Amino acid sequence: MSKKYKNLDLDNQLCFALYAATHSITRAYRTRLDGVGITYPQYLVLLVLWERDQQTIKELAVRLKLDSGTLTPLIKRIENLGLVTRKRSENDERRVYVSLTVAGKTLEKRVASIQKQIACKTGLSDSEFFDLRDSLYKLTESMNDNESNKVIPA
Amino acid sequence: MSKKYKNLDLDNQLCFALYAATHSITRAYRTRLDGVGITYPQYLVLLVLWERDQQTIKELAVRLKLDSGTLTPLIKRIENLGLVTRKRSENDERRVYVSLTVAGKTLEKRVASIQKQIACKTGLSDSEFFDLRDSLYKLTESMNDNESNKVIPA
DNA sequence: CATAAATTACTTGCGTACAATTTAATTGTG
DNA sequence: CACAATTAAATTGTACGCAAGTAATTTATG
Repeated sequence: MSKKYKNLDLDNQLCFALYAATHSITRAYRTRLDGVGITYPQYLVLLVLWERDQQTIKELAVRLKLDSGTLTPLIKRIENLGLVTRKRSENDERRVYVSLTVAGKTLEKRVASIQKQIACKTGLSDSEFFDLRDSLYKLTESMNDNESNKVIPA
Repeated sequence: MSKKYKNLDLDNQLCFALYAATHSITRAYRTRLDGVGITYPQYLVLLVLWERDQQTIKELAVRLKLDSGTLTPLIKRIENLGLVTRKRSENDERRVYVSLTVAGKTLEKRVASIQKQIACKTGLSDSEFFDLRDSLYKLTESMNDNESNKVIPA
């Protein structure tokens, strides 16, 4: 809380810019993923599973910053598509593990070309790309840090 | 289409970063706007109207890159809250003009402090702030340009 | 060991977001 | 002028995204 008071118009510009950029990326993916039969959020869930298979709803929720109210029905949809299976943990029956099926694993290769298209279309130089990513992460961190305003003194 | 082939993981990182940043901003606004009784998308519509009052659904849709399927019900909600009025154009009865009520205009001052809070919480330096905004705009433009792939030769 | 507290997933309800369709009004063309 | 094409809103149906609440299981505490 020092000299960080920005012009309100500028702040609005940032909100709009974020809003617009997210929509443009989502839209680009949506039109291309349509042929594969999945949505962008479903793609993100699969992305997380392609990184590491067999994760609980909770783990997916933390990674994607979504709650179970969003994930449970979403995952049931990709289960119905035959891309993942759901299975309750035997150690802890509260947990539900989500695993890729063969079809789910196979899909990774099919979407690689889509990812490549999008990456190309960003039109950003490498340095812009990295700076943008880092600024976005920094922004997210600041917003989340400040969100829980419980300053716990040591 | 030159040397713009990025590592897929990095592209994913950008998607995630965008996704996360948008959610963090939206969440920050949501918790604060809750006291005012409006949602973040409703706030964005009001923002556009505070810039210039009395716009058609179409104009709002273009500015916010949303379609009437989203805006029509949203605007009916802020109409029910008494913040705007809807009135069909007399020149062209296809158009519906949305105008701020006194309550709608008054709200601008009430949310100014919220905007100030968010602006502060971004935690970005001025240069990071500007670079981020510009990169986001550039990204959006590239995505939208490429979206309509109809290259019309002169 | 029994019970309270915490954790995990599920469910419900509301509000976006968008594709696709419909309706009504306006503009363009022969 | 008539009729096709276009435009603007509204409607319908599907899928998020999240708050709030529920149910079942596990962990913590007295």
